[in-house]
Amino acid sequence: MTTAERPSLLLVEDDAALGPLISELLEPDFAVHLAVNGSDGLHLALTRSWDAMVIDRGLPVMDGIALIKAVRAKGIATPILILTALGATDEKIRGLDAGANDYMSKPFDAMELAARLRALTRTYALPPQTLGIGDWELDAGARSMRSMYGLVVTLTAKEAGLLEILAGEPERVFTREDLINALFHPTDQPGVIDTYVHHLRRKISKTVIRTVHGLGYQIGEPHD
Amino acid sequence: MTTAERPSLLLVEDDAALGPLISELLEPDFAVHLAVNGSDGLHLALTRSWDAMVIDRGLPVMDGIALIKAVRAKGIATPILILTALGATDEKIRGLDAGANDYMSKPFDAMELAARLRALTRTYALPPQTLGIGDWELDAGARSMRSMYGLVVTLTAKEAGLLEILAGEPERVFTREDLINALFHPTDQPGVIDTYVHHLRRKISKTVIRTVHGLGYQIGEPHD
DNA sequence: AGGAGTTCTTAAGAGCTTCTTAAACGCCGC
DNA sequence: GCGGCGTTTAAGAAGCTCTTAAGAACTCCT
Repeated sequence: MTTAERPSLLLVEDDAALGPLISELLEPDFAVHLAVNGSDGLHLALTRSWDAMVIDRGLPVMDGIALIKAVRAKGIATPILILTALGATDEKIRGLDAGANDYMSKPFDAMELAARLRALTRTYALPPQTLGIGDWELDAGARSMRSMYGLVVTLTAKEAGLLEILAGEPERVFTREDLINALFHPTDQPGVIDTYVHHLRRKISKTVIRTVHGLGYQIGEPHD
Repeated sequence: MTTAERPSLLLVEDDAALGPLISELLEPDFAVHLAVNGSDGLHLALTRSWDAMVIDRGLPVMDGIALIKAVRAKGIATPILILTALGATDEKIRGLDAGANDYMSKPFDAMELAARLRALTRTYALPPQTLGIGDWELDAGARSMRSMYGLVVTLTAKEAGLLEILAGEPERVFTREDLINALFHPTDQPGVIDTYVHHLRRKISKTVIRTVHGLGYQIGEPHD
Protein backbone atom coordinates (compact mmCIF):
# COMPACT_ATOMS: atom_id res chain seq x y z
CA MET A 1 0.00 0.00 0.00
CA THR A 2 1.74 3.06 -1.23
CA THR A 3 1.63 6.27 0.74
CA ALA A 4 -0.81 8.95 -0.27
CA GLU A 5 -2.73 6.49 -2.40
CA ARG A 6 -6.08 5.03 -1.59
CA PRO A 7 -5.83 1.42 -0.47
CA SER A 8 -7.06 -1.00 -3.11
CA LEU A 9 -10.18 -2.94 -2.23
CA LEU A 10 -11.75 -5.99 -3.84
CA LEU A 11 -15.52 -6.09 -3.33
CA VAL A 12 -17.31 -9.35 -4.14
CA GLU A 13 -21.05 -8.72 -4.12
CA ASP A 14 -23.62 -10.25 -6.43
CA ASP A 15 -26.55 -7.99 -5.61
CA ALA A 16 -26.92 -5.71 -8.62
CA ALA A 17 -28.17 -2.84 -6.48
CA LEU A 18 -26.01 -3.23 -3.39
CA GLY A 19 -22.67 -3.75 -5.15
CA PRO A 20 -22.47 -0.40 -6.93
CA LEU A 21 -23.91 1.31 -3.85
CA ILE A 22 -21.22 0.01 -1.50
CA SER A 23 -18.64 0.69 -4.14
CA GLU A 24 -19.70 4.31 -4.35
CA LEU A 25 -19.82 4.72 -0.59
CA LEU A 26 -16.28 3.48 -0.18
CA GLU A 27 -14.73 5.22 -3.16
CA PRO A 28 -13.65 8.27 -1.19
CA ASP A 29 -11.44 6.11 0.99
CA PHE A 30 -10.63 3.13 -1.23
CA ALA A 31 -9.97 2.26 -4.84
CA VAL A 32 -12.80 -0.25 -5.17
CA HIS A 33 -12.96 -3.04 -7.72
CA LEU A 34 -16.28 -4.83 -7.91
CA ALA A 35 -16.61 -8.53 -8.75
CA VAL A 36 -20.17 -9.76 -9.19
CA ASN A 37 -19.66 -13.45 -8.47
CA GLY A 38 -17.46 -15.77 -6.49
CA SER A 39 -15.34 -17.20 -9.27
CA ASP A 40 -14.48 -13.78 -10.69
CA GLY A 41 -13.72 -12.73 -7.14
CA LEU A 42 -11.45 -15.68 -6.53
CA HIS A 43 -9.58 -15.08 -9.74
CA LEU A 44 -9.01 -11.42 -8.89
CA ALA A 45 -8.07 -12.25 -5.31
CA LEU A 46 -5.40 -14.67 -6.46
CA THR A 47 -3.98 -12.77 -9.41
CA ARG A 48 -3.76 -9.25 -8.07
CA SER A 49 -2.55 -7.70 -4.87
CA TRP A 50 -5.18 -6.03 -2.68
CA ASP A 51 -5.03 -4.07 0.53
CA ALA A 52 -8.36 -5.50 1.68
CA MET A 53 -11.35 -7.51 0.49
CA VAL A 54 -15.06 -7.28 1.26
CA ILE A 55 -16.89 -10.49 0.48
CA ASP A 56 -20.59 -11.22 0.57
CA ARG A 57 -21.52 -14.33 2.50
CA GLY A 58 -24.27 -15.45 0.16
CA LEU A 59 -22.84 -15.66 -3.32
CA PRO A 60 -24.13 -17.73 -6.23
CA VAL A 61 -21.80 -20.33 -7.73
CA MET A 62 -19.18 -20.03 -5.01
CA ASP A 63 -20.18 -19.28 -1.46
CA GLY A 64 -18.41 -16.48 0.43
CA ILE A 65 -17.11 -18.86 3.08
CA ALA A 66 -15.68 -21.17 0.43
CA LEU A 67 -14.12 -18.21 -1.33
CA ILE A 68 -12.39 -17.05 1.84
CA LYS A 69 -11.12 -20.55 2.56
CA ALA A 70 -9.74 -20.83 -0.97
CA VAL A 71 -7.96 -17.49 -0.65
CA ARG A 72 -6.48 -18.35 2.73
CA ALA A 73 -5.41 -21.78 1.47
CA LYS A 74 -3.15 -19.99 -1.00
CA GLY A 75 -1.42 -18.26 1.89
CA ILE A 76 -2.89 -14.85 1.10
CA ALA A 77 -3.04 -12.81 4.29
CA THR A 78 -4.96 -9.82 2.97
CA PRO A 79 -7.54 -8.56 5.50
CA ILE A 80 -11.03 -9.77 4.64
CA LEU A 81 -14.37 -8.44 5.88
CA ILE A 82 -17.36 -10.68 5.31
CA LEU A 83 -20.84 -9.26 4.76
CA THR A 84 -23.70 -11.35 6.02
CA ALA A 85 -27.43 -11.00 6.02
CA LEU A 86 -27.59 -13.36 8.94
CA GLY A 87 -27.19 -11.95 12.40
CA ALA A 88 -26.90 -15.19 14.34
CA THR A 89 -23.75 -15.49 16.38
CA ASP A 90 -22.62 -18.85 15.04
CA GLU A 91 -22.86 -17.56 11.48
CA LYS A 92 -20.48 -14.80 12.43
CA ILE A 93 -18.18 -17.28 14.08
CA ARG A 94 -18.18 -19.51 11.02
CA GLY A 95 -17.12 -16.57 8.86
CA LEU A 96 -14.37 -15.51 11.21
CA ASP A 97 -13.07 -19.03 11.59
CA ALA A 98 -13.04 -19.52 7.84
CA GLY A 99 -10.42 -16.82 7.72
CA ALA A 100 -12.26 -13.50 7.68
CA ASN A 101 -10.82 -10.80 9.86
CA ASP A 102 -14.11 -9.06 10.47
CA TYR A 103 -17.76 -9.20 9.54
CA MET A 104 -20.71 -6.86 9.26
CA SER A 105 -24.36 -7.77 9.17
CA LYS A 106 -26.75 -6.24 6.68
CA PRO A 107 -28.22 -3.76 6.96
CA PHE A 108 -25.11 -1.91 7.91
CA ASP A 109 -23.99 1.62 8.46
CA ALA A 110 -21.80 2.90 5.64
CA MET A 111 -19.62 5.00 7.93
CA GLU A 112 -18.98 2.03 10.15
CA LEU A 113 -18.04 -0.17 7.22
CA ALA A 114 -15.53 2.46 6.12
CA ALA A 115 -14.17 2.77 9.66
CA ARG A 116 -13.77 -1.01 9.94
CA LEU A 117 -11.95 -1.16 6.65
CA ARG A 118 -9.67 1.67 7.69
CA ALA A 119 -8.92 -0.32 10.84
CA LEU A 120 -8.16 -3.43 8.76
CA THR A 121 -5.86 -1.69 6.29
CA ARG A 122 -4.10 0.49 8.76
CA THR A 123 -0.48 -0.24 9.45
CA TYR A 124 1.25 0.74 12.61
CA ALA A 125 4.87 0.76 11.62
CA LEU A 126 6.32 3.92 13.06
CA PRO A 127 6.91 6.04 10.02
CA PRO A 128 10.63 6.65 9.64
CA GLN A 129 11.14 9.90 11.45
CA THR A 130 11.38 12.27 8.54
CA LEU A 131 11.54 16.00 8.23
CA GLY A 132 10.32 17.82 5.18
CA ILE A 133 12.76 20.34 3.79
CA GLY A 134 11.75 22.01 0.60
CA ASP A 135 11.49 19.30 -2.03
CA TRP A 136 13.47 16.96 0.18
CA GLU A 137 12.81 14.72 3.09
CA LEU A 138 15.39 14.01 5.76
CA ASP A 139 15.50 10.54 7.28
CA ALA A 140 17.57 11.23 10.36
CA GLY A 141 17.77 7.57 11.30
CA ALA A 142 19.37 6.54 8.04
CA ARG A 143 21.10 9.88 7.64
CA SER A 144 19.86 10.23 4.11
CA MET A 145 17.76 12.61 2.11
CA ARG A 146 15.27 11.62 -0.53
CA SER A 147 13.97 13.99 -3.12
CA MET A 148 10.67 13.47 -4.82
CA TYR A 149 11.13 10.79 -7.49
CA GLY A 150 13.39 8.79 -5.30
CA LEU A 151 16.79 10.37 -5.69
CA VAL A 152 18.62 9.57 -2.48
CA VAL A 153 21.63 11.35 -1.06
CA THR A 154 23.49 10.08 1.95
CA LEU A 155 24.78 12.53 4.50
CA THR A 156 27.55 12.35 7.06
CA ALA A 157 26.76 12.61 10.75
CA LYS A 158 27.63 16.28 10.99
CA GLU A 159 25.79 17.18 7.84
CA ALA A 160 22.68 15.38 8.97
CA GLY A 161 22.89 16.85 12.45
CA LEU A 162 23.22 20.35 11.15
CA LEU A 163 20.34 19.92 8.78
CA GLU A 164 18.18 18.38 11.46
CA ILE A 165 18.70 21.32 13.78
CA LEU A 166 18.00 23.87 11.11
CA ALA A 167 14.93 22.04 9.83
CA GLY A 168 13.65 21.46 13.34
CA GLU A 169 12.73 25.11 13.63
CA PRO A 170 12.04 26.47 10.18
CA GLU A 171 12.31 30.23 9.79
CA ARG A 172 14.41 30.53 12.95
CA VAL A 173 17.80 32.05 12.34
CA PHE A 174 20.55 30.09 14.05
CA THR A 175 23.80 31.86 14.81
CA ARG A 176 27.05 30.02 14.29
CA GLU A 177 27.35 29.99 18.05
CA ASP A 178 23.98 28.26 18.42
CA LEU A 179 24.98 25.60 15.97
CA ILE A 180 28.45 25.03 17.39
CA ASN A 181 27.08 24.60 20.86
CA ALA A 182 24.58 22.07 19.60
CA LEU A 183 26.81 20.07 17.31
CA PHE A 184 30.47 20.69 18.02
CA HIS A 185 32.81 21.46 20.85
CA PRO A 186 32.28 25.03 21.93
CA THR A 187 35.98 25.52 21.44
CA ASP A 188 35.80 24.85 17.73
CA GLN A 189 36.04 27.80 15.49
CA PRO A 190 32.88 29.21 13.95
CA GLY A 191 34.10 28.60 10.41
CA VAL A 192 33.28 24.90 10.74
CA ILE A 193 29.65 25.71 10.24
CA ASP A 194 30.29 27.47 6.96
CA THR A 195 32.07 24.44 5.65
CA TYR A 196 29.20 22.10 6.46
CA VAL A 197 26.65 24.49 5.06
CA HIS A 198 28.67 24.41 1.90
CA HIS A 199 28.76 20.63 1.86
CA LEU A 200 25.02 20.46 2.32
CA ARG A 201 24.35 22.97 -0.41
CA ARG A 202 26.54 20.99 -2.75
CA LYS A 203 24.77 17.73 -1.97
CA ILE A 204 21.20 18.93 -1.84
CA SER A 205 20.52 22.27 -3.36
CA LYS A 206 21.87 25.76 -3.15
CA THR A 207 18.57 27.21 -2.05
CA VAL A 208 17.64 25.04 0.89
CA ILE A 209 19.74 26.82 3.51
CA ARG A 210 19.48 30.57 3.44
CA THR A 211 22.26 32.81 4.72
CA VAL A 212 21.20 35.70 6.90
CA HIS A 213 24.09 38.03 6.53
CA GLY A 214 25.69 38.99 9.82
CA LEU A 215 23.50 36.62 11.84
CA GLY A 216 23.68 33.03 10.70
CA TYR A 217 21.68 30.44 8.77
CA GLN A 218 18.05 29.58 8.33
CA ILE A 219 15.72 27.13 6.62
CA GLY A 220 12.31 28.22 5.49
CA GLU A 221 9.98 29.16 2.72
CA PRO A 222 11.77 30.76 -0.21
CA HIS A 223 11.58 34.53 -0.15
CA ASP A 224 11.18 35.14 -3.86
CA MET B 1 3.26 -16.28 18.74
CA THR B 2 4.80 -19.68 19.06
CA THR B 3 3.16 -22.65 17.47
CA ALA B 4 1.21 -25.03 19.66
CA GLU B 5 1.05 -22.47 22.43
CA ARG B 6 -1.96 -20.44 23.38
CA PRO B 7 -1.64 -16.87 22.17
CA SER B 8 -0.95 -14.41 24.97
CA LEU B 9 -3.70 -11.90 25.67
CA LEU B 10 -3.69 -8.72 27.70
CA LEU B 11 -7.13 -7.95 29.13
CA VAL B 12 -7.66 -4.47 30.57
CA GLU B 13 -10.98 -4.42 32.42
CA ASP B 14 -11.74 -2.59 35.66
CA ASP B 15 -15.05 -4.27 36.49
CA ALA B 16 -14.29 -6.61 39.37
CA ALA B 17 -16.92 -9.10 38.26
CA LEU B 18 -16.53 -8.93 34.50
CA GLY B 19 -12.75 -9.08 34.33
CA PRO B 20 -12.28 -12.50 35.91
CA LEU B 21 -15.34 -13.78 34.03
CA ILE B 22 -13.98 -12.84 30.61
CA SER B 23 -10.60 -14.11 31.65
CA GLU B 24 -12.05 -17.48 32.52
CA LEU B 25 -14.09 -17.68 29.32
CA LEU B 26 -11.04 -17.06 27.16
CA GLU B 27 -8.57 -19.21 29.08
CA PRO B 28 -9.16 -22.31 26.94
CA ASP B 29 -7.95 -20.42 23.87
CA PHE B 30 -5.66 -17.75 25.27
CA ALA B 31 -3.16 -17.20 28.04
CA VAL B 32 -4.96 -14.26 29.61
CA HIS B 33 -3.33 -11.63 31.79
CA LEU B 34 -5.76 -9.29 33.53
CA ALA B 35 -4.94 -5.65 34.27
CA VAL B 36 -7.54 -3.83 36.36
CA ASN B 37 -6.78 -0.25 35.35
CA GLY B 38 -5.48 1.76 32.41
CA SER B 39 -2.04 2.63 33.74
CA ASP B 40 -1.24 -0.96 34.66
CA GLY B 41 -2.52 -1.93 31.24
CA LEU B 42 -0.38 0.63 29.47
CA HIS B 43 2.69 -0.47 31.36
CA LEU B 44 2.10 -4.11 30.48
CA ALA B 45 1.28 -3.27 26.88
CA LEU B 46 4.55 -1.42 26.46
CA THR B 47 6.88 -3.68 28.38
CA ARG B 48 5.78 -7.11 27.25
CA SER B 49 4.94 -8.69 23.97
CA TRP B 50 1.33 -9.77 23.42
CA ASP B 51 -0.49 -11.55 20.67
CA ALA B 52 -3.64 -9.51 21.24
CA MET B 53 -5.23 -7.06 23.67
CA VAL B 54 -8.80 -6.62 24.87
CA ILE B 55 -9.40 -3.17 26.31
CA ASP B 56 -12.46 -1.81 28.03
CA ARG B 57 -13.64 1.51 26.69
CA GLY B 58 -14.64 2.98 30.04
CA LEU B 59 -11.68 2.72 32.36
CA PRO B 60 -10.97 4.83 35.42
CA VAL B 61 -7.79 6.90 35.45
CA MET B 62 -6.95 6.29 31.80
CA ASP B 63 -9.69 5.93 29.24
CA GLY B 64 -9.61 2.97 26.84
CA ILE B 65 -9.37 5.21 23.79
CA ALA B 66 -6.46 7.12 25.31
CA LEU B 67 -4.79 3.82 26.17
CA ILE B 68 -5.08 2.56 22.61
CA LYS B 69 -3.74 5.80 21.20
CA ALA B 70 -0.78 5.65 23.59
CA VAL B 71 0.01 2.08 22.56
CA ARG B 72 -0.25 2.84 18.83
CA ALA B 73 1.86 5.96 19.26
CA LYS B 74 4.70 3.69 20.33
CA GLY B 75 4.44 1.83 17.07
CA ILE B 76 3.01 -1.31 18.63
CA ALA B 77 0.94 -3.16 16.04
CA THR B 78 -0.60 -5.82 18.27
CA PRO B 79 -4.26 -6.47 17.41
CA ILE B 80 -6.60 -4.69 19.83
CA LEU B 81 -10.28 -5.35 20.45
CA ILE B 82 -12.15 -2.66 22.34
CA LEU B 83 -15.10 -3.47 24.61
CA THR B 84 -17.78 -0.85 24.81
CA ALA B 85 -21.04 -0.54 26.67
CA LEU B 86 -22.22 1.97 24.12
CA GLY B 87 -23.84 0.72 20.94
CA ALA B 88 -23.90 3.97 19.00
CA THR B 89 -22.19 3.79 15.63
CA ASP B 90 -19.96 6.82 16.13
CA GLU B 91 -18.67 5.36 19.39
CA LYS B 92 -17.61 2.29 17.49
CA ILE B 93 -15.99 4.41 14.81
CA ARG B 94 -14.11 6.43 17.39
CA GLY B 95 -12.67 3.26 18.86
CA LEU B 96 -11.64 1.86 15.51
CA ASP B 97 -10.10 5.12 14.37
CA ALA B 98 -8.16 5.40 17.61
CA GLY B 99 -6.36 2.28 16.52
CA ALA B 100 -8.50 -0.63 17.63
CA ASN B 101 -8.81 -3.48 15.12
CA ASP B 102 -12.22 -4.57 16.30
CA TYR B 103 -14.84 -3.87 18.93
CA MET B 104 -17.63 -5.65 20.72
CA SER B 105 -20.53 -4.11 22.57
CA LYS B 106 -21.61 -5.36 25.97
CA PRO B 107 -23.45 -7.51 26.56
CA PHE B 108 -21.58 -9.83 24.26
CA ASP B 109 -21.50 -13.47 23.37
CA ALA B 110 -18.48 -15.24 24.81
CA MET B 111 -18.11 -17.55 21.83
CA GLU B 112 -18.16 -14.62 19.45
CA LEU B 113 -15.51 -12.80 21.45
CA ALA B 114 -13.31 -15.86 21.28
CA ALA B 115 -13.93 -16.20 17.55
CA ARG B 116 -13.07 -12.58 16.93
CA LEU B 117 -9.87 -12.92 18.90
CA ARG B 118 -8.94 -16.04 16.99
CA ALA B 119 -9.48 -14.06 13.79
CA LEU B 120 -7.27 -11.25 15.08
CA THR B 121 -4.42 -13.47 16.17
CA ARG B 122 -4.49 -15.85 13.26
CA THR B 123 -1.55 -15.76 10.92
CA TYR B 124 -1.47 -16.95 7.36
CA ALA B 125 2.12 -17.95 6.84
CA LEU B 126 3.00 -18.85 3.28
CA PRO B 127 4.50 -22.34 3.07
CA PRO B 128 7.97 -21.38 1.80
CA GLN B 129 9.12 -18.37 3.76
CA THR B 130 11.11 -16.38 1.26
CA LEU B 131 12.36 -12.84 1.38
CA GLY B 132 13.12 -10.79 -1.67
CA ILE B 133 16.45 -8.96 -1.57
CA GLY B 134 17.37 -7.06 -4.65
CA ASP B 135 17.63 -9.59 -7.47
CA TRP B 136 17.83 -12.40 -4.95
CA GLU B 137 15.45 -14.40 -2.88
CA LEU B 138 16.36 -15.74 0.54
CA ASP B 139 14.95 -19.08 1.57
CA ALA B 140 15.63 -18.89 5.29
CA GLY B 141 14.49 -22.44 5.87
CA ALA B 142 16.96 -23.90 3.40
CA ARG B 143 19.54 -21.21 4.17
CA SER B 144 20.09 -20.57 0.52
CA MET B 145 19.70 -17.76 -1.91
CA ARG B 146 18.50 -18.01 -5.45
CA SER B 147 19.08 -15.33 -8.01
CA MET B 148 16.76 -14.86 -10.91
CA TYR B 149 17.63 -17.51 -13.53
CA GLY B 150 18.29 -20.14 -10.98
CA LEU B 151 21.75 -19.53 -9.63
CA VAL B 152 21.74 -20.85 -6.08
CA VAL B 153 24.13 -19.97 -3.30
CA THR B 154 24.11 -21.70 0.04
CA LEU B 155 24.67 -19.71 3.18
CA THR B 156 25.88 -20.64 6.63
CA ALA B 157 23.60 -20.21 9.63
CA LYS B 158 25.09 -16.90 10.66
CA GLU B 159 25.14 -15.54 7.17
CA ALA B 160 21.51 -16.44 6.62
CA GLY B 161 20.51 -15.08 10.01
CA LEU B 162 22.21 -11.79 9.43
CA LEU B 163 20.67 -11.43 6.01
CA GLU B 164 17.24 -12.34 7.31
CA ILE B 165 17.35 -9.66 9.96
CA LEU B 166 18.53 -6.99 7.60
CA ALA B 167 16.02 -7.93 4.92
CA GLY B 168 13.21 -8.14 7.45
CA GLU B 169 13.15 -4.38 7.75
CA PRO B 170 14.41 -2.87 4.53
CA GLU B 171 15.72 0.70 4.77
CA ARG B 172 16.21 0.41 8.51
CA VAL B 173 19.77 0.94 9.62
CA PHE B 174 20.90 -1.70 12.07
CA THR B 175 23.80 -0.90 14.36
CA ARG B 176 26.38 -3.56 15.03
CA GLU B 177 24.97 -3.68 18.52
CA ASP B 178 21.48 -4.40 17.20
CA LEU B 179 22.79 -7.25 15.11
CA ILE B 180 25.01 -8.74 17.79
CA ASN B 181 22.16 -8.78 20.27
CA ALA B 182 19.96 -10.53 17.74
CA LEU B 183 22.43 -13.05 16.39
CA PHE B 184 25.40 -13.47 18.69
CA HIS B 185 26.33 -13.39 22.32
CA PRO B 186 26.29 -9.81 23.52
CA THR B 187 29.81 -10.39 24.74
CA ASP B 188 31.14 -10.92 21.26
CA GLN B 189 33.03 -8.10 19.73
CA PRO B 190 31.33 -5.92 17.15
CA GLY B 191 33.85 -6.81 14.45
CA VAL B 192 32.13 -10.16 13.86
CA ILE B 193 29.42 -8.38 11.98
CA ASP B 194 31.87 -6.81 9.57
CA THR B 195 33.28 -10.20 8.75
CA TYR B 196 29.88 -11.70 7.95
CA VAL B 197 28.88 -8.71 5.92
CA HIS B 198 32.03 -9.26 3.97
CA HIS B 199 31.23 -12.95 3.46
CA LEU B 200 27.74 -12.11 2.28
CA ARG B 201 28.95 -9.48 -0.13
CA ARG B 202 31.43 -11.94 -1.56
CA LYS B 203 28.80 -14.62 -2.00
CA ILE B 204 25.92 -12.52 -3.24
CA SER B 205 26.79 -9.11 -4.45
CA LYS B 206 28.68 -6.11 -3.27
CA THR B 207 25.69 -3.86 -3.51
CA VAL B 208 23.05 -5.70 -1.54
CA ILE B 209 24.14 -4.57 1.91
CA ARG B 210 24.83 -0.89 2.24
CA THR B 211 27.19 0.54 4.83
CA VAL B 212 26.01 3.61 6.68
CA HIS B 213 29.26 5.02 7.94
CA GLY B 214 29.33 5.48 11.70
CA LEU B 215 25.98 3.79 12.19
CA GLY B 216 25.77 0.31 10.78
CA TYR B 217 24.31 -1.64 7.88
CA GLN B 218 21.17 -1.48 5.82
CA ILE B 219 19.34 -3.21 3.01
CA GLY B 220 17.15 -1.25 0.69
CA GLU B 221 16.54 0.26 -2.66
CA PRO B 222 19.79 1.09 -4.45
CA HIS B 223 20.87 4.70 -4.17
CA ASP B 224 22.90 4.84 -7.42
C1' DA C 1 32.94 53.37 -5.81
C1' DG C 2 35.84 51.86 -2.13
C1' DG C 3 36.83 49.50 2.01
C1' DA C 4 35.84 46.51 5.86
C1' DG C 5 33.80 42.70 7.24
C1' DT C 6 31.41 38.43 6.14
C1' DT C 7 30.70 34.35 3.64
C1' DC C 8 32.04 30.85 0.11
C1' DT C 9 35.01 27.57 -1.79
C1' DT C 10 38.72 24.51 -2.06
C1' DA C 11 42.23 21.71 -0.37
C1' DA C 12 44.76 18.68 2.59
C1' DG C 13 46.18 16.14 6.79
C1' DA C 14 44.69 13.80 11.05
C1' DG C 15 41.81 10.60 13.00
C1' DC C 16 38.56 7.27 12.97
C1' DT C 17 35.62 3.53 10.71
C1' DT C 18 35.29 -0.10 7.73
C1' DC C 19 37.25 -3.68 4.64
C1' DT C 20 39.96 -7.50 3.71
C1' DT C 21 42.77 -11.19 4.67
C1' DA C 22 44.54 -14.72 7.32
C1' DA C 23 44.84 -17.73 10.90
C1' DA C 24 43.22 -19.96 15.23
C1' DC C 25 39.49 -22.17 17.43
C1' DG C 26 35.71 -25.41 18.13
C1' DC C 27 32.30 -28.55 16.69
C1' DC C 28 30.69 -32.65 14.24
C1' DG C 29 30.91 -36.75 11.35
C1' DC C 30 33.85 -40.29 9.73
C1' DG D 1 41.61 -38.97 16.31
C1' DC D 2 41.43 -36.69 12.10
C1' DG D 3 39.62 -33.79 8.56
C1' DG D 4 36.41 -30.51 7.08
C1' DC D 5 33.49 -26.88 7.89
C1' DG D 6 31.68 -22.98 10.32
C1' DT D 7 32.80 -19.46 13.55
C1' DT D 8 35.52 -16.03 15.74
C1' DT D 9 39.56 -13.17 16.52
C1' DA D 10 42.98 -10.16 15.06
C1' DA D 11 45.61 -6.77 12.49
C1' DG D 12 47.11 -4.10 8.60
C1' DA D 13 45.15 -1.68 4.51
C1' DA D 14 41.92 1.17 2.57
C1' DG D 15 38.45 4.50 2.76
C1' DC D 16 35.64 8.07 4.66
C1' DT D 17 34.77 11.90 7.83
C1' DC D 18 36.16 15.74 10.41
C1' DT D 19 38.61 19.78 11.05
C1' DT D 20 41.61 23.50 9.96
C1' DA D 21 43.14 26.90 7.09
C1' DA D 22 43.58 30.37 3.59
C1' DG D 23 42.40 32.82 -0.55
C1' DA D 24 38.39 34.28 -3.41
C1' DA D 25 33.99 36.21 -3.74
C1' DC D 26 30.47 38.58 -2.00
C1' DT D 27 27.70 42.04 0.93
C1' DC D 28 26.98 46.00 3.33
C1' DC D 29 28.01 50.61 4.66
C1' DT D 30 30.07 55.08 3.99
